[in-house]
Amino acid sequence: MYDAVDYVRMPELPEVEMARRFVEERLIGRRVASLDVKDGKMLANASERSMKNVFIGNTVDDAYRHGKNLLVKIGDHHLHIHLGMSGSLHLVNDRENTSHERFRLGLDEGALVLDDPRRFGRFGIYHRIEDLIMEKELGPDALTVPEKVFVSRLEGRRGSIKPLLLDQSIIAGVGNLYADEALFQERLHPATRADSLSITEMARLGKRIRKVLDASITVRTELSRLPEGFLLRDRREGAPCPRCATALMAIRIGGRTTILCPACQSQRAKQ
DNA sequence: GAGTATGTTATATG
DNA sequence: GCATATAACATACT
Repeated sequence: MYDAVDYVRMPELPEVEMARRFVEERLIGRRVASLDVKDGKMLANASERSMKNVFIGNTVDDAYRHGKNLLVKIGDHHLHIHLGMSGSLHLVNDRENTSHERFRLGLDEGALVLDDPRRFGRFGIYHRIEDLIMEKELGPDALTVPEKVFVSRLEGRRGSIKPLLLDQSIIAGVGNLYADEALFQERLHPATRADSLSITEMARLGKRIRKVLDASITVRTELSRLPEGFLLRDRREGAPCPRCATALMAIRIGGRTTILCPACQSQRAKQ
């Protein structure tokens, strides 16, 4: 059986951080011997030929993450991987394959494989990480953004808070699940307008986002191992609110399913 | 078959 | 520019 990153959920920041640590622990110092693009549709900004030219013969030096983007430094360039909705990384033996193999980086021994059933993932080349951040217009990384910076990026916005948290140009890395968790813990209704929040409330929310992401990383993104009181331990319509036992409800905001506690997260008069 | 899915991007409308 | 809504991408699962 191949050696895999042990998550199965759709990747948000903590899951990508697990993938980054996986690459850091297992691949640094190893030489790239071959490279195969198994699904050309998933090539983001480079050709298979250019990727071979840039990476083969060089050594894996480091692994970085910005939001949900993974960047593996190989020689003078970075292999960029976005896991999309269903991507995962695996270290396999030379003769092993995963069921939905889309990209294979052959090493001196074994290979790094990107497996992705739904094919929403992407891979490509960036010379500098800053190039990716500018091109994709990514905000600061959600795990490390200082509260003051978080507040400044929300100021002046009038939309509902939840879609703003999911907007990668405001802060990078928050997805649908962790947005729900942070808003639940702050007792904020997801439709609360950003301009109805006080500076203090915004700062608290920024801090809460970091704490929630960090808590997930601490339990290796196994959500059932999160501390008591976390919504994500049992996030589904009808489940009891971990704080007041009221049945959780599902609504749609910004086109995304949102789970909240109607008692703890009351709407404000001014919406 | 219908409905759902945790991401991103494009397009349209006001 | 901003906010909102919708579709599209491709596949798996209930």
